[in-house]
Amino acid sequence: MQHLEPSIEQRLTAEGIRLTQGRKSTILAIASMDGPRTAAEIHARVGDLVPLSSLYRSLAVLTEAGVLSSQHSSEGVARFELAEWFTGHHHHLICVSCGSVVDVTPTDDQEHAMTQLMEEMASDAGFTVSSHRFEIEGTCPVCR
Amino acid sequence: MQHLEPSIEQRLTAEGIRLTQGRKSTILAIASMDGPRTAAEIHARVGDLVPLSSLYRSLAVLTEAGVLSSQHSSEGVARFELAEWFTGHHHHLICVSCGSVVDVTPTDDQEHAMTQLMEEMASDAGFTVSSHRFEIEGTCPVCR
DNA sequence: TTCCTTGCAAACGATTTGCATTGGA
DNA sequence: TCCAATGCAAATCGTTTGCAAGGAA
Repeated sequence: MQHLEPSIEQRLTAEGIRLTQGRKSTILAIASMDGPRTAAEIHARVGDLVPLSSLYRSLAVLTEAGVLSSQHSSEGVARFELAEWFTGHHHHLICVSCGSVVDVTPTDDQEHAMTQLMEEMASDAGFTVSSHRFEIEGTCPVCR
Repeated sequence: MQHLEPSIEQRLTAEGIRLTQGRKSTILAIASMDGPRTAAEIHARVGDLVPLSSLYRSLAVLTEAGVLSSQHSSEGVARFELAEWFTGHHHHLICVSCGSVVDVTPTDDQEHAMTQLMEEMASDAGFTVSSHRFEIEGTCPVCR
């Protein structure tokens, strides 16, 4: 993604969010890195163009608007990535050695099996399922 | 658990960890609350007996010793619970409305299916799996 | 007695916020 | 033009740490 995807631009406009230089570079930076990234990592990419405090504000706004999604890594730091409506549904492989995070997209069969498992496990407790997160920890090819 | 389980006591002794009053009440407090708990929640239970800084130190030591396990909730705060060798392997149902976390223990069939899925998804990326975390988000019976 | 553990207060890192200024629609 | 977005600095929150005093083995 060299330029902002029209679908993202549309979404921002639809949400009444101004498309500033800083936000453009923020989104492009996130798109250019694979796997969810921390504010610090993103800041290293966008450099002096966007100070940290502004970056945090943009990340919050973009997440709120559904352009980004965020989670917290095992160390407790927030990580951001493009939302699933854009990237497709996926899960994360996390290297316990170097901390790198890689996306994995389940096949339809796998996703179906996972959804079924989830429903089974949740229904006993009376929960209505809205989403799930599956994190696989292991050792990446580089660290092995 | 009114008194500290012998197996836990043994483990602490084996790890060369002193069993102090504060640590006893900390473990008992965690055992008495279902699902993983934050330091603040635990502190509210043990009260003035254990100041926050000492509590954090104990939690770190007990986690290191394998008596507790910790993760970070979606808001980025650390949550502690008894380790799986004691409670058994399980996953978490998280209420998106009130934030409560409930344990769910998969059946052998479910766990087997999950392990298989995980291996499939990880092997493509060349990862060697060491553990997994499955978090189901939804609405609890109380909030529904 | 000997170290490990505690308690306090101060330090930390990640994230948030108040306020005056700037820039996009 | 006008209000949302920015930049800076200061504040906040969860968590960690230095150091002297206390307590388990």
